Amino acid sequence: MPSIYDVAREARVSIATVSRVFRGTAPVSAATRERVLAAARALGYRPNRIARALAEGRTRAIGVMLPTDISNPFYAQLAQHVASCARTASYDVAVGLPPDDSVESFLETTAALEERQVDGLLLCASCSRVAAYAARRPQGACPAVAVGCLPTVDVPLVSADEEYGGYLITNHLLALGHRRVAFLCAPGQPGTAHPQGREHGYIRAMDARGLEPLLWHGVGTLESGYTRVRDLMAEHGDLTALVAVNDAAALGALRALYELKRPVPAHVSLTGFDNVVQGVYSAPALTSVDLPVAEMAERAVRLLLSLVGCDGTVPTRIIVRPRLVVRESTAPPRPH
Amino acid sequence: MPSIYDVAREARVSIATVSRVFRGTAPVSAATRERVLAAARALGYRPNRIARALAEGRTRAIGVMLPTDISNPFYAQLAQHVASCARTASYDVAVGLPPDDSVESFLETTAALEERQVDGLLLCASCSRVAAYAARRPQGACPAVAVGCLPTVDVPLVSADEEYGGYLITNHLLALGHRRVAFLCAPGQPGTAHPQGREHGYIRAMDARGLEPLLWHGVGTLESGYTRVRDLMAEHGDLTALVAVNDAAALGALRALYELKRPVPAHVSLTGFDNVVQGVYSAPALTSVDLPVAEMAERAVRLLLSLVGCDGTVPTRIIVRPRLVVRESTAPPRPH
DNA sequence: CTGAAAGCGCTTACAG
DNA sequence: CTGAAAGCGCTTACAG
Repeated sequence: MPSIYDVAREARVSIATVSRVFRGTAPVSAATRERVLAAARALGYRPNRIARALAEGRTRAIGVMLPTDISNPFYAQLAQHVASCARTASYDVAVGLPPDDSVESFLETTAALEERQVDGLLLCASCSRVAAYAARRPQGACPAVAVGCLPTVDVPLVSADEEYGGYLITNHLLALGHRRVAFLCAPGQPGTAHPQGREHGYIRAMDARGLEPLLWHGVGTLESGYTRVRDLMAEHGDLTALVAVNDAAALGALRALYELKRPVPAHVSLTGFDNVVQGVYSAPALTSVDLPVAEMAERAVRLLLSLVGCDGTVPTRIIVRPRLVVRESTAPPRPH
Repeated sequence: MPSIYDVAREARVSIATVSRVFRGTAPVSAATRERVLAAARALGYRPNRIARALAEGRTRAIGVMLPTDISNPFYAQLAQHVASCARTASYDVAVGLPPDDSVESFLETTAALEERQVDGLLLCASCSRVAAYAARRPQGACPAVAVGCLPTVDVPLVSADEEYGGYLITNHLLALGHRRVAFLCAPGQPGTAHPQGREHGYIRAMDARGLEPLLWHGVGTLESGYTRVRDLMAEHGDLTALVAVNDAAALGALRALYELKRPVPAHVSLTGFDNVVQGVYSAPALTSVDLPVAEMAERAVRLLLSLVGCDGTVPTRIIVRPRLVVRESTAPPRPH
């Protein structure tokens, strides 16, 4: 690989001039500019970004922590939008993919990103992970913004109003006439001290009508939705509606109800959360809650880049509103 | 952020010694080692990997190009396994996420990874992208290994025998008694000069029984599976089985057949490809072809790392065998 | 507009 | 086992 010295020799200029041409900012005469570019082309020169980063004291890259399982379409879309927003701002993105689900792996992967001197960090992760990160964050670390987690951590963040989403979709079921409605949880949700999760919206909607909430544990995956709903229906066969914590769990629940011969929505209504594309093509299509992923990605990148450089890290909190999407999986309860 | 100089001053040793301690290879006396570590801990020092990379002439990171839509569980799993294999070998992974689907974005993103001086590149991409990369690859570029594409490119690669998979699953349908079987394609597949894709396995199986192949265009997504199968059944209502190019398309097709009141598998048999988890929980669960993703990831990382450093880039080709997974979406054709 | 020098934070020989 | 010097490939003031 040719270096800046090779180009300088070939074009008969100093390395400072070659540098000026490739940075594009400092003034260079048209003639030398041409000469340098020609030399670079002939040699196949490409600036070494790592050397540039060392000299400049910044990398022009932001780190993006993603969950281990990136097949979750919410995070997949988030990553995609983040990548394009960053590119628009002339930043590279360095993706961090924890090798497994443990908090330690998460922290190690963020550390690896920081050792590579990213200018900022976007944390697409659960609030427990973000909290663990915040707790061990060394002073002088690059700015970080959490995206998509509950706003329970003292870190700049952009999140959706999950509680409101949970309220919206539960209320949709209650308005249809359902009274025996269970909530299928994801881990860490019930019992958290901060009433901002999806399940708290469910609880608020139930409480408002004087109904008894029923929280049923799960982990928010296809498999968990399937096995947990089999158990749930065995114990509470009189339920007429299920609010799943996300679309994956709802899709697993859909399969369980199919096997149990409890047609959706004729016998049981079912809702998801996240408005994932798989829920559009399931049979029946899922009623869900849409999170404005593109907007969240864009605002997160903007916020992070505004924090880069300026130390005044005011803990900004941006909360966006989710939206109910009614499809085929919900209907009035059948008369008994 | 403290630098190696700060630690050296604090521990009253030379920077060379601090460097030795943190590299862990060169001999250092236990006493100075302790002193250096204590100083580093006190200051919160973390080695600057970017400076190290510049000095060493290598980054100890491999770049991994992923498709724009990483929600495809095949690539998601691949990425996950690659990340853990790389970490086991003490390599970081730098993920490249093209901001959109164009070949230009793909090439720009690989270039960005190369400018950041990754030691090797894993290309999880279609063979047309890999071919475009190979065509413009400068001499002296880091070694690259393609994974998961058709073995039609002159690049070291690890791929599945897709033709065999297509043959396997088509033959499964033919053995059940089906005779009017269509193949739902993904772009770039029909008409390629290299008969190694899934659709060629289908063609071979059909030919072997003297049956007329029917290739139907599509793009291999949920949406395309849905809309294209509506069109297909309108024109060829007598089909008794459909071979989809992948599980996503099959899931879209499943929804279309549901709307058309053509129950699967009672009226029409349907197969997927990739053995994605969504196909396990669909109703009916999909008969599919399983690709050994973990093995592919591991062999790809191994191959790439063996290529790093040694210039003898022999175009190695590793082809792994897929496996038929029979579930609920296939059955004998109903008697007419 | 252009060049010579110093420096970014490390590692690599080379001495001792 | 340890240190002083040079160098990795760039950029940043400083002169001219």
